[in-house]
Amino acid sequence: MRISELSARSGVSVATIKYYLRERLLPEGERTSATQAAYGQEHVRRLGIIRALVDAGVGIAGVRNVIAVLESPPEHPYDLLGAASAAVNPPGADDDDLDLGPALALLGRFGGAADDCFPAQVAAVARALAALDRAGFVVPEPVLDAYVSHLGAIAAAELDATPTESPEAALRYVVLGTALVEPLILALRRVAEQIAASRRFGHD
Amino acid sequence: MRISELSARSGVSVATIKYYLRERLLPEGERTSATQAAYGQEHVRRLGIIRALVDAGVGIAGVRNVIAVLESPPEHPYDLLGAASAAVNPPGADDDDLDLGPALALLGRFGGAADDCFPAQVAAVARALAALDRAGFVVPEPVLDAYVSHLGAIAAAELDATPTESPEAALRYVVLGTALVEPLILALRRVAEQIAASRRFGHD
DNA sequence: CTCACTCGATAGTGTCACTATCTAGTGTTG
DNA sequence: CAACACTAGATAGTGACACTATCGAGTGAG
Repeated sequence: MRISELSARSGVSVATIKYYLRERLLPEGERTSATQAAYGQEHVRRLGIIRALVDAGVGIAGVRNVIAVLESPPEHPYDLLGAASAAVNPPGADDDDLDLGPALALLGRFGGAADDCFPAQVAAVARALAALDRAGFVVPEPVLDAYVSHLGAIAAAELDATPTESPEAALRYVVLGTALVEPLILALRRVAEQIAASRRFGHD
Repeated sequence: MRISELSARSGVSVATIKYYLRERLLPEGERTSATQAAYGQEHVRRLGIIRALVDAGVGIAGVRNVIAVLESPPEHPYDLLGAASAAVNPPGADDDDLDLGPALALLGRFGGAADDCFPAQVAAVARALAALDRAGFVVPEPVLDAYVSHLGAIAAAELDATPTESPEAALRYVVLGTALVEPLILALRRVAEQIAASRRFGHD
């Protein structure tokens, strides 16, 4: 198909597609002449991924990272999550004066393997805790326990469902899941809170 | 204290504080003369909230909404979550062609009260599902079930810890929790996944 | 032939969260 | 009193980001 049809099918304007081509987020189509190229189904799918990631706030550079991981997967499955997380999660400019203590203490509740975590992920936890602290917000202990246990259970369920036999499927699952599933989780938590509140307080 | 001391204590530059004053995110200090005003501890705390929200990606307009809710709480506790969610969650410009069906089906798993949800929250779920769909990503059924049950449990734990006797404390908890706790939850999920992966696949 | 369409390049747009600068006035210190 | 750092308030500018508009030259289909 030509670029205008790709645009129609994906819902992305021609100008934006050209922009993504320029930024190397989208592979070039197969050239049929000096001023024409043919695009395929993979381009439609790729555009869906790009749009989803950009809409999720990942940013062009982050999308480029995700795509790089998708195109050249790391060898060991253990590196998948790290690569996915690093692709989506920029290192943060001012991590020099970040206190990792509270984060490590919290991660200890997961059961021992806290020091094995990728530093970027520990830093993300530390940043979140620091932001709460700056706002003067204290998360009660039982809530922290609930986070640890239930998020652990969620992670286990996700991992169970990850298609381990096919590396690229697993990769796709993990990388995209990191960026795309998170909004779903947040939205579901908000709804769950609202339903729980309505059960508890009633509504008129 | 004067503005420079407020700046030093909060870690926010004087220029940025003036910007927040202009944008009415920060109340004016008590005037002591034509070119001087005194700021108090509340300003330091407020700056912490603003910084945390902005860093969480809420944006100036969203922060203004949150502050408006904090300053004039809704009457019924049931409205708290809606106000908090609406404050943080902009309605979304292109919700006209949004299919709410899958979202409602998913929310049915929470146990009946799905139609009671605020439309904005249902729309958020629908948007997340649509983004996954556009990227060609299918979340397996058991994972969805895990999301529903465990996020329900998390919501219940959070609600248990909400100080219901004091309305403004509850409000503060819910509003700030919505914006500030979410990064923590996401970071913890990533770590949980990584730990689970390391347990399952080992690492060398 | 014509005309819509394409590529590739370049420059421009709108938004957002600041940031820099200026004027005029003020408290403080020597 | 003089010098000077500091202040409020206003206005304009910055840099990052994700596009978007336009142009010239070439191409395929009717």
